[in-house]
Amino acid sequence: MLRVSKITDHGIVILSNLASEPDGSTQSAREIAAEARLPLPVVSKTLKRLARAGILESHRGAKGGYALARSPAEITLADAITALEGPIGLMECSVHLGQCSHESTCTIRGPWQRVNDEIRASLERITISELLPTPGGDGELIPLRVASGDRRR
Amino acid sequence: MLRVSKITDHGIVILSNLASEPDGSTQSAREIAAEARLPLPVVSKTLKRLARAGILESHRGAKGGYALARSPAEITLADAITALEGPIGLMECSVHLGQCSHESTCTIRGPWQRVNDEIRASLERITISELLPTPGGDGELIPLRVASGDRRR
DNA sequence: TATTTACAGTACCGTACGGGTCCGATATCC
DNA sequence: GGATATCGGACCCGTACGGTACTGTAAATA
Repeated sequence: MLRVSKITDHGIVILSNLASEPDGSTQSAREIAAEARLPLPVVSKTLKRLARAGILESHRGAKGGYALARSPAEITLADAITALEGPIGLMECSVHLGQCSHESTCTIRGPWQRVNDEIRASLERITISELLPTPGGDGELIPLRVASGDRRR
Repeated sequence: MLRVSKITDHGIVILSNLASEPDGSTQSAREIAAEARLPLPVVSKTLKRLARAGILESHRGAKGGYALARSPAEITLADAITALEGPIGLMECSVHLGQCSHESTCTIRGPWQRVNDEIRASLERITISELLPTPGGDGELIPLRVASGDRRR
């Protein structure tokens, strides 16, 4: 169903929460998990990936934690998705060339690439700052999907 | 990585192959599998889903098989994806409302919905007829992903 | 009407990813 | 410098999906 993975929406929620904190403030994984109302291990894993990708800055030791590495307006949904689930590509050949033995005669790849580019553009157009509640509002951000009962269709 | 499922790219390849046949011609699952160079069981399952969704017409018994239910120009990528993997929705709440207990205070859903709509529009814009090889050309369509060695990252 | 062909549905199995735990590394504070 | 807090990485487990096999049903032909 062309869905982003769960870790991605967790990540988006976390980024939004961090973005609503005062500039440059650092929060521990525990605090972030509490705010997002998600299990600590899940949040922890998500934070690690975001830090590895350079979207978050991590500080170890006591009083350590995570903070946004740059302004929310400079973090796009595409950045977050790429960090959390790898390069955006609808099909294998959109990302890794040479996997398909018939690329030379394949007539599908071109049109797919077009779709892929449009999707990436859509995701690059939206930044974390656009996900924030209205300044002064107290709307807290909660994961979009429930943890269980993930029935489909 | 925001990827369509394997069954979807199989399906797209199959639809393209069928579309390059003379209008209304019927092919058996076995023939279709041979042309796409895919295992028969996989092709069979894919064909069943496409038929259930009304994209293909099926005919049972001897001389039976599958044929496009309408012109290739009237079958979009969105149709195929929806038939094969369910409604297009990047997140659970894009498809099923009421799954998330905090929808009322969620500020993320709006922007996500926008992205979702743009992606759907991209997928609705491209039809199977645009995937065909140039008329008279002999480029045969082969699945875009290899069956094995599906390594990632 | 018997036989053959081919689709329809159900059930099964293996793998890969999401989710979780544990231990090591590192920075702060006393 | 020792104790504590926190991140980083490796490993483990359960579930869900892709892939497969089997049985049932319908149509064509002789």
